[in-house]
Amino acid sequence: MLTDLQLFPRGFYMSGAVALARALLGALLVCESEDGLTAGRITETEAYAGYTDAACHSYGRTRKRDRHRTDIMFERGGYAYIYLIYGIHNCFNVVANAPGEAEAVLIRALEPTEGVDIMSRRRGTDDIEKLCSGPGKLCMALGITLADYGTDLCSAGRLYIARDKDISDDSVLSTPRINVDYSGEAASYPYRFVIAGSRFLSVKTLPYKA
DNA sequence: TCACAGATGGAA
DNA sequence: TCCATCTGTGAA
Repeated sequence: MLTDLQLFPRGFYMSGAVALARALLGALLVCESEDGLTAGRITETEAYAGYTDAACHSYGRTRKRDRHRTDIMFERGGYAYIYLIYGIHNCFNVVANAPGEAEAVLIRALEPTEGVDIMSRRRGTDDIEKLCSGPGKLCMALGITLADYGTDLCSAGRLYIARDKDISDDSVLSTPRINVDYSGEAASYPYRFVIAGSRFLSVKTLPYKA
């Protein structure tokens, strides 16, 4: 584990997904794999606000169903919800709120801080701005896979989140979420949060970079 | 049982 | 613009 790292207590993750998505900006996502330690500062998040949010994977579900991919979302906040998208890429989420709310925060981009050489090897590029500039990319860079599903991020194991940098409100920009056009009215909710002006945002964010 | 769209990324 | 390639979902 990195020295002087402070993990967030359970209570931090027990707020609603929208508040948590904002609060996670600037925090450090760390993965300690066999190849070495990789970490990055969270620059872009999206809130998925539970079973009433038409864009959320738990939409319309009122309870957990065994062996379903969203099962972990029905636990209390602070666990890792990871899913495979398009049959190819992994996406990393943090479960939010109280048990049964089924909310989560998708981590969409990181500013690489540790293990850049390892990330470059895994990603096949030396361009530091592109190592973690998307939800699938950051999972590949950090070595996060479905095997990490359900990890408790409140304890320092292989995968965890640590307090790092506080981001002031005037450095935070919110926009609609990416690629949720199918969700009707929910597609326009301002549930995406980015560190304004960061060079380390997802490609879809480029128009907001300035 | 089956068709199909999806919280993406990389190549053409 | 297209494709890789897997899973949940809803229709048949």
